[in-house]
Amino acid sequence: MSTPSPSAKNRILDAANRLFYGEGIRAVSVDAIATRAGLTKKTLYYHFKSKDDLIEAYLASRDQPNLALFRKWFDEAEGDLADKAEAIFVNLAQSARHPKWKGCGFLRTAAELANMPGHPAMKVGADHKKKFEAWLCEVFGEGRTADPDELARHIVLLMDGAFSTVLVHHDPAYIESAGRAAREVVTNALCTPPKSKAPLR
Amino acid sequence: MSTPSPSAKNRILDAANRLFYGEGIRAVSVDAIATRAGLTKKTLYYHFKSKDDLIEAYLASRDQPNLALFRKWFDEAEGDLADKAEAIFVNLAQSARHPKWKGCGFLRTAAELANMPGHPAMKVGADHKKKFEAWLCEVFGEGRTADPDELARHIVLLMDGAFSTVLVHHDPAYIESAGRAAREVVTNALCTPPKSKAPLR
DNA sequence: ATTGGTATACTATACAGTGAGTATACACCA
DNA sequence: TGGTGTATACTCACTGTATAGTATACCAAT
Repeated sequence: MSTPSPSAKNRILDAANRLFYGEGIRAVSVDAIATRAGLTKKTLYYHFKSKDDLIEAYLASRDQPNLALFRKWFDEAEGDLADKAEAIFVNLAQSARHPKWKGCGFLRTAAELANMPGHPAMKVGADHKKKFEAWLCEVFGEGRTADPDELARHIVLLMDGAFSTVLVHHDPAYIESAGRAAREVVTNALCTPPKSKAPLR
Repeated sequence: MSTPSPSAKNRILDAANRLFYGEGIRAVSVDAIATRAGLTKKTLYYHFKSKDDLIEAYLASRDQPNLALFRKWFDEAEGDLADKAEAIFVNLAQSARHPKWKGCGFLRTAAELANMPGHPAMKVGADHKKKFEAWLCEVFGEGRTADPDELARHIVLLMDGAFSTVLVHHDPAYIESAGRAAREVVTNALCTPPKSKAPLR
């Protein structure tokens, strides 16, 4: 075993996830995370060189699981692209009903660290969102949609809007509304090949 | 004169606006605001009973000016409802290019205080967003759109999505993309009266 | 016997909020 | 007119606690 106990670093990351996500970045002290992980602050600082480093690791640990979840929701849905896109929102609305749900950790961290644009965690967050957008782009490109890049952005915007709005109103109905909007823009993109792409303007 | 100097409470609110919006709620100390306002912390506590009280006052001071700005952008735009809706986003994208722009103060505060759902500032933020939605509802109701309530929500979602996404990527092009999506959903709502409202499902 | 991982105990600073007091100004009464 | 009481608006110096991060040392296993 390279790791003597089954844990330590993992326990720290676990505690960081729970506390940073649940309470916010600046609201949570390093002491609190160490205590929650059942070890001392010095041990934490052995594994992570600073609080900023830990914040970055916290976000990085959410990247792949989050993307995988969205893909799963999309893949398991029946129907055409519009149905599958809407399914992501329907599932998200369901998640949002869990009492511990507090929106998107990436967006909330970006909001909290908006005054530190160079913070390493900000890059992790931006990369995560770009990956999600790129994946959407890909699936819309494979289907025969009018402008996959633009469509992917519209879905991303609706998604982030859903996260933010529900954080304000605590009403998952907004996510379902976003889902219907997503269905609508995807359907438009699927149906418009007959028409020329750009409106008159 | 009831107020001996032309300021004090206003200077505090002004400093709070600059610092809370620019740096974040929990990143800014009461000392920092007092110093920025050019008075002592005790004076600040004479006018506001706590930091939480000041946070609430900060958000409340942004409510009407923000709404007025959106209305102005909408009213001054030429064209039909879709043009006017898109105009809000175009103007917002322009604002977002200012170096001091840090997204929506209401959303960022909601993200930061997500662990305190009962915080008085959260209510101020929620009310603000509801007022914006209600106003959209009204203007879409006057035009002959298919489902004004749902349409208003879609615009709100795109707007909050635009705020959040640009906070992550620092690229106002996302706001313009949101504007095109807004134009699209408004246009759909204007054109769909021929069709029955609900899709097959 | 040295390395990886952990702990106790500490430093220095920053934080929200307070105790006690001061200067000004106005209101009411003699 | 002058004196007294009271509210407003403000300051200096402070308290107790929490914060990020560290110095030093211990211990188990290679």
